[in-house]
Amino acid sequence: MREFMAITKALSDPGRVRILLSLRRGELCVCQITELFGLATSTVSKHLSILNQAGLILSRKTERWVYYRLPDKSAPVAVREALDWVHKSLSKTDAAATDAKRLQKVLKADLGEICRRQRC
Amino acid sequence: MREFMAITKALSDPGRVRILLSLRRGELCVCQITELFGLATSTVSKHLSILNQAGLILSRKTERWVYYRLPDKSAPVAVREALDWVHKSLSKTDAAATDAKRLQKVLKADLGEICRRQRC
DNA sequence: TAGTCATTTCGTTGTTTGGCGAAATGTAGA
DNA sequence: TCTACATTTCGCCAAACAACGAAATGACTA
Repeated sequence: MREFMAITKALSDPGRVRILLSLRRGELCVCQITELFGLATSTVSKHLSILNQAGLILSRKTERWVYYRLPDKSAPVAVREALDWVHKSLSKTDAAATDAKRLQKVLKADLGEICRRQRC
Repeated sequence: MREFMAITKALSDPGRVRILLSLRRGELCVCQITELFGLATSTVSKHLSILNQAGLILSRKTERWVYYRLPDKSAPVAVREALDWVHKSLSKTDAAATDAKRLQKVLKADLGEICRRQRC
């Protein structure tokens, strides 16, 4: 029950759900997600922390950046089903399409450049 | 997206999730749910309203009572999958077992008696 | 070892939410 | 119509939460 509520609470914020959808294309670092949604770095970091604690995303550290990604098939059943449900329900919505478009731009930009722009 | 967030927000409260689990045995009136969880009638009513607006439960009015139930197969896909996910994830938990036990007692009691006890 | 820089943590602020009791609603029966 | 009564709505309070900027962390590099 605790685990399950961690997942539903994580999914109860639209920003976090949109992060999950964006990670479908592959891992992203905090910088890129911040750029994608126009939020403060600290806000994004907290969202990622909540998603991570619920088991909905995993992280990996390389050089200066922390990359977040969706878990693979080995994730707990509740997590896997939650992610399937999210993607099946929302992958074809306008919000997802808009985010995907902006994500393309973010991915084309240089990481260093993004961070300079954010002064982070 | 709006619909989906209504569902996730509805599922983000443990009380509401427990209500969903309890309705698996069949429809219940507000009185019975109030008795089951020991909350104020107004609180339960609000929870039911939130679940109802998300499409996760349906209602039916008979005599003095309003009965709430889970929707059938004709519910929207997002709703059906959400309910499946909830039940699959939680039906075997301690919380569900405890609630089921108390639900049995509530179902055995007379409706009028329950309401008298609550002075509602 | 000191500096740089992406990320996290902390402290604050305004908003949302869950809980309650009281009042309003609406329906069935006298 | 008047009463009884289950449910809903309203108004309030306290706790939880999202957002931000500033300060702390921690890792790599010079």
